[in-house]
Amino acid sequence: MNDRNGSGEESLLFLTDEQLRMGSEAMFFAYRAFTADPDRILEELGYGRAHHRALHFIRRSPGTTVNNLLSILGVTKQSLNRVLRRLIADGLVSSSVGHRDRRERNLHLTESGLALERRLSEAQRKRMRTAYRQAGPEAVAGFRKVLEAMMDEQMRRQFLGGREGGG
Amino acid sequence: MNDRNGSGEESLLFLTDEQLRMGSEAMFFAYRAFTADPDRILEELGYGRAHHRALHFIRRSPGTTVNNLLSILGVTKQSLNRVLRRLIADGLVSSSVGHRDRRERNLHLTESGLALERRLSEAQRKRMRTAYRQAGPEAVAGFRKVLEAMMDEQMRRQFLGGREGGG
DNA sequence: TTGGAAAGTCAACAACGCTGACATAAACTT
DNA sequence: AAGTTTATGTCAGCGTTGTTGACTTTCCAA
Repeated sequence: MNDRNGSGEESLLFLTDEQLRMGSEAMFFAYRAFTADPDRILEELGYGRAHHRALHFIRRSPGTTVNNLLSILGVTKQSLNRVLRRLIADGLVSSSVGHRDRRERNLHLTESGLALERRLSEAQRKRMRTAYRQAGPEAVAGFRKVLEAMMDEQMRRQFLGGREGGG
Repeated sequence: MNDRNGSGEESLLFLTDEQLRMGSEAMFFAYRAFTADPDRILEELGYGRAHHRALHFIRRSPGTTVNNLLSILGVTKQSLNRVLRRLIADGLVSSSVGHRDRRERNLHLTESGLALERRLSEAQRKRMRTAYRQAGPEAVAGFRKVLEAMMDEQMRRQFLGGREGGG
């Protein structure tokens, strides 16, 4: 709340309201920059950010179900369905009936889906790569540490659970 | 592109595509968490994220003009106007004719505008504070460094230009 | 066989981006 | 003084992406 110094980390002066406000603002500007490059590509094709997110998470977990995707993305099925319907119609995503449970649909990227996902994520990675290089390895470790600490427990599990090795 | 090791920072293995993908994903999840708390308050009041942004930047630069706000937020005047109109009608923002240039409007937060902005930003700061404390001062420095490196030059100037002291 | 979960669809709505067109006042230029 | 530019505001309309609610179909499991 206020900067009463004297005790441990509190005295390191990076928890003042003003410092925290700057942190928020940095998040705002950085996130805008972070989405800007893929947004340009998406616009050419008449897609939006939601399409990118779907492509990203289907690539990350091939064969994932709609329900699983819903819980990761945190949107309603109606909202996701609109996006998926279009991606399937456009031949970027394939939806196949589940093996064990035939109510489920397993989602995969098609070749052209993979190609678009690669194009989008490469645009995004290019910016990340430049930023990481500029900031250096220690800064990157700190960056990741703060981002993870910022997530809710549930999100953190989804984030860390998506792959094997950590960061 | 690929992890051909051997030269300088490249060999530190934090620039592989997979590492960069994880960075992107961390940004996605963290940003969702970052906006979640104020979003809940805004929803109660029938406002959206755009209202929060306007309140934030008017508080940051009291007396700012509409044009200045437009260039910071990076939206069209029609879009901003819709938000400002509501905030002014609701008595959260005051708009006064400029002194030097009477075409301009100087924007300020009213008392209730200040109160809401405080409530929103405090909710956001609370999460930042917790994350910062968990991650520690070095991580915070790295976090800020990467976020700044991620911005476009123009954004970085707006970010750093808004106040006196840096980070 | 029946209950309920999973998936999909339709309708309607809201927030918030966008474009284009137009109005007004003030300031600047010629 | 007349014309142009700038700052702002507003109207109309559109698209993406979120929401709720209602409903159907499919199909697993008790």
